[in-house]
Amino acid sequence: MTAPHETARRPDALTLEVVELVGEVVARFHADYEKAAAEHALTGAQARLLSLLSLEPLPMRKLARRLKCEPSNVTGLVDRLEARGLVERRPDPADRRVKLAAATQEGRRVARSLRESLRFAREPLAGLSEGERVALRDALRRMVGADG
Amino acid sequence: MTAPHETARRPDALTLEVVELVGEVVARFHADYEKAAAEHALTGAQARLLSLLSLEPLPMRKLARRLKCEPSNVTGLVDRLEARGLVERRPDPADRRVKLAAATQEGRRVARSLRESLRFAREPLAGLSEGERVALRDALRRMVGADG
DNA sequence: CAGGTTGCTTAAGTTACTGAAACAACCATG
DNA sequence: CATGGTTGTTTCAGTAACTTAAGCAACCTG
Repeated sequence: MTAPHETARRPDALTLEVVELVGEVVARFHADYEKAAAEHALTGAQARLLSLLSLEPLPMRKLARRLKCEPSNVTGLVDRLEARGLVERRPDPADRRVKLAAATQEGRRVARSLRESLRFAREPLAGLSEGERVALRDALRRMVGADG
Repeated sequence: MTAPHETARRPDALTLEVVELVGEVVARFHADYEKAAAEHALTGAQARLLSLLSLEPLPMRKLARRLKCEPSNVTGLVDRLEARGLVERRPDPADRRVKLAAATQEGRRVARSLRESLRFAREPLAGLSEGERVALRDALRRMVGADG
């Protein structure tokens, strides 16, 4: 470490390059996700929702929190997936206000297939040695841990 | 390196964690970008377009290519920014079909301010040592170089 | 100059999103 | 146990981002 808060003020060339690269990875990851979703005739938002539901049924409200959007938005998303038979609404036996959104069997099948075709983040990683992957993991850990 | 294509088939725990972390960084970066844009009363798409134009004026068609969307979409984006005085349309002296979208002075000012408030990718990087940043850079380089 | 191509816009339609208002069911508290 | 506030979901109205198809003007080429 050379000068503690220097990078926050006027970033050096190294930091700038890393920022650039992170931006590139973000763009690539995003495009890849949308493409994989589109191959399954899903939008990105629908794919994210379906992925969540493929693990466990969730109340609308909790879905909204996970997706970081308003509950009224989730209504529409679930509507569209339900119309295609990928998701269904069930009553919550414990609370009659609540509706549990759950992936149907077909929904889980699509989610699995989607997960498998989402290979961007994994494929380029295969080119890294174990040591490099460990270093990358540590750096990323500290990045996401930094301003949580 | 232990087993060459192993990770592509059934990823080990390390790879899975890195994938997870990359996803986290992507989500964080995205949210941060949208937030910074919103602070300037811009949507993400508007912010991206304005950033491009803050460097140089561009024909609508080229703008569409850069943003990876249809030209008809760019029309609307530029319309909204133009209505707010951040962008203007100029004729291209060389080709009367072409309209050059250019950031106004106010538009450049907003773009600069936006750039400065976009600190996610930089701030957490400050917590990394130079050695870590170099390792991160190298890993990212190989990731983006891998499947260009 | 006729005819195809290129650049932009308009029009129509979908999805994703938000905020406000409505409604039912839950859960106090007096 | 009634009253009233809170919570979960939906509906509605409105905006932005996007796509495709169609239209129009200017370009270019034979």
